[in-house]
Amino acid sequence: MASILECTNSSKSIFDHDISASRFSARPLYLQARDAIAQRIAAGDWKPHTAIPNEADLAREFGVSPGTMRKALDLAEAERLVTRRQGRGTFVTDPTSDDQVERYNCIRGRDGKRAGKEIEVLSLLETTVNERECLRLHLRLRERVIRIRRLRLADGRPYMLEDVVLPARLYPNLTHETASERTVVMAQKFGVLLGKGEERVSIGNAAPDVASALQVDEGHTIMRLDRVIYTLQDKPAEWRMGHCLMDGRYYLSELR
Amino acid sequence: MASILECTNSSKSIFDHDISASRFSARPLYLQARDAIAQRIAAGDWKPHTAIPNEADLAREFGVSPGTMRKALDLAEAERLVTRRQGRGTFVTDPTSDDQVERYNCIRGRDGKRAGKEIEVLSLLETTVNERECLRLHLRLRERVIRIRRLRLADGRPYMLEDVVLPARLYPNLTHETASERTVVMAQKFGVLLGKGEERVSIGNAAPDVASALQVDEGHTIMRLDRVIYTLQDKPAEWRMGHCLMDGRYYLSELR
DNA sequence: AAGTGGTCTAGACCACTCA
DNA sequence: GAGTGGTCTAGACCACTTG
Repeated sequence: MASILECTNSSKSIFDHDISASRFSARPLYLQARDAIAQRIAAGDWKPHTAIPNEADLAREFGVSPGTMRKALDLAEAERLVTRRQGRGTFVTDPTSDDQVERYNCIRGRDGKRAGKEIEVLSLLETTVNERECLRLHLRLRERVIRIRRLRLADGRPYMLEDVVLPARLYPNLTHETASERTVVMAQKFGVLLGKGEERVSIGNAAPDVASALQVDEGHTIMRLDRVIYTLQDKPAEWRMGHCLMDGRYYLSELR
Repeated sequence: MASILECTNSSKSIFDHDISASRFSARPLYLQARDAIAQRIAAGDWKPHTAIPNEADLAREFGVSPGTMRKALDLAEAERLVTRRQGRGTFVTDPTSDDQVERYNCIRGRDGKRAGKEIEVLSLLETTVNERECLRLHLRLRERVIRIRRLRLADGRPYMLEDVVLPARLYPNLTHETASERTVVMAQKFGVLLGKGEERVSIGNAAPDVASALQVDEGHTIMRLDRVIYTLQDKPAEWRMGHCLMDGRYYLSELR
């Protein structure tokens, strides 16, 4: 019997989706079920904001018990793939919704609110990886990357210069327009599901190009934000080096 | 039948521990069971590194089903109360062990390793809260706090001046010696179970007292680390303001 | 071989939402 | 009242560790 992982089409036959035949596989059923859910969301079979079938139906469709399906859904919710509400249903999380869009943005203004939303693309280039990118993004030599230099603005004023590097494989034919979107929006357009990230925050001084872009003197103290975001499958999906003016702003870190 | 929450003594009677009678309580059984586990660990009934009874025994003792007890243990593990290892058992996590002690310390050296461990207490004072402390620690007016000023050193050199504020109620009769321990060690000595934290990172300049403590010029650029750590019950347990030299160091933030 | 946690089943009833 | 997720039960078998 075919694994659910091979079936991203819209066939309704329960047989195509049944994963109970792979119960002798090494991977636990609840993880396979979670994978199947992720797959459908990534492929766009299930759109953001829409309800997915209820637990019992999904369990029947995938050929697992309700308890196992629940465990898969619990995991999917923890990974922000879905949102569940008692009495209402299970909904596909929209990563571009107001409460999710700033998921990886830790910069806050004096008022505690997140900093500005405007983004201006300065340059966009597809090329071959250099050594640093290779290390940071775990790519092979000669793989292609997309380099984006862009500016973030708050109230019309630039506060952060970003150098974004993306594996070209994940974002084929990226346009200038898409490059001006936030990371989560770009990812969603290409069916990339984002998971954990890691950011290294340090203090630095504005190099000439950074200073002119941010409209400050050369050598101005800035915060350097060196961030890598991984996909749900733990593959690097973005490396961003940010150069941020911190007057009146702070970086908010959640500790667990 | 008595709730488990009232029983922190070492009585072995299963009746004293049974929480099934509170199944009509608003609080779900698995949360009550988790609370009971936390209580015993905080009270020192179960010591770090020791094994606790297996799932089936705990389920019988608490009067719940194995599935419910498992859910409680899953939660306790996510909260770092216990560590479970297949085939071996469930063990009380030692918050002062090497891999846990630096849980809230995000400062890393050039090599990616955590910064130095030495701590030198400069001053220790019990007093009444001021306004800022009141806000940060959610305390009532006139509550008592302990203020600790201390220095962190790496390779014998100071790199961070810390102003730590603790609610005196949680840390009765804190000694100078205990004040030189890390947060997690202090908390463990007083049976305080720590949960989430939140840190605001900004850039600042060393005030005169900070500069002299860190052996740098006044006005030297530093990173300000404004951190609040909460207990597992979401009550503030510590407010720390750190003033940190960042030459060659960075702040590591995990994004989820 | 015995004991542990990890996975999985197949139900039950409750709390909540909405038409 | 019908449908949803949330909680809870009472087992089964498997994978892993240790004596």
